[in-house]
Amino acid sequence: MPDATLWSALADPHRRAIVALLLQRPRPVGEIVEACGLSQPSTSKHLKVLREAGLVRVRQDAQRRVYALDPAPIAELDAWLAPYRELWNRSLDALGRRLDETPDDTSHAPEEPTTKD
Amino acid sequence: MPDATLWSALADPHRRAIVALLLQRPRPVGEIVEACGLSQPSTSKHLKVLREAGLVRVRQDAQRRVYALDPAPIAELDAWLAPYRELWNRSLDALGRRLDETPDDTSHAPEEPTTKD
DNA sequence: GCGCTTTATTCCTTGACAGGAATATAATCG
DNA sequence: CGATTATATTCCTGTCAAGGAATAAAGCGC
Repeated sequence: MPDATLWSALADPHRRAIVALLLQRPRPVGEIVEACGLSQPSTSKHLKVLREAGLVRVRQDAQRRVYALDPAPIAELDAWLAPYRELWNRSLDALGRRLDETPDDTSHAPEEPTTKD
Repeated sequence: MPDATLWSALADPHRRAIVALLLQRPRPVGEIVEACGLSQPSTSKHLKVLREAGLVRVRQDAQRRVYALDPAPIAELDAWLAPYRELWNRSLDALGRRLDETPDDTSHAPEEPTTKD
């Protein structure tokens, strides 16, 4: 189960936006400030929360600090989600069987092999 | 991308506990109260938040209200997670490749130690 | 209807968190 | 060292959410 700090870190929309930005590529703080439209102090505070949640790492590049996503907590979230995903797959399967109305059916197999556990 | 209410609903540890309880089986409010050790009003308020986030449904059974998980928002979370999971898989894969380098090459070339100052 | 049980809601207080402004720290360069 | 850039931290304030106590509402049995 993920740490509480992980959930509360991701509960904030601005922080999720930062995380989405860092998914594209690592970025220095200035870029994040500009992209999010937040003030620099506020951004730094959000980055601190993300750091303490283990979601991002910092690399120093001259005076700049380049933030990058750390994939580990994502795995934690994924592990937390796993039992619920089973429930979801079950219900999807049942719904699909009952309604049979999916025209662009995505081949709902009983086992979902997309994640290499 | 999941709705903000979904994230804030799951940000609370008590609500995650309730969700975990409901993963096992649907339960009436009284059971949740006892299992979580919260007061009845507090539990009802948490259930309301979960309801508004779409995470649970209610079924009426005499005077009791039986709450059950709704799997749909889980799918939303999973969809949100997907791009990050790719990142995570990539990093796992990179690590695996590094560890899986065919070690039968006894004269493995080390990193060039000269270019660094 | 009346009581009884179960759950929801309101009122209130408290604590946590976000944001802005100003300031401090760190690193680079001359 | 002093100036400059880039980022972090502190202080303050407003907002929002959680928890408890009391109360309301809804459904059931008589």
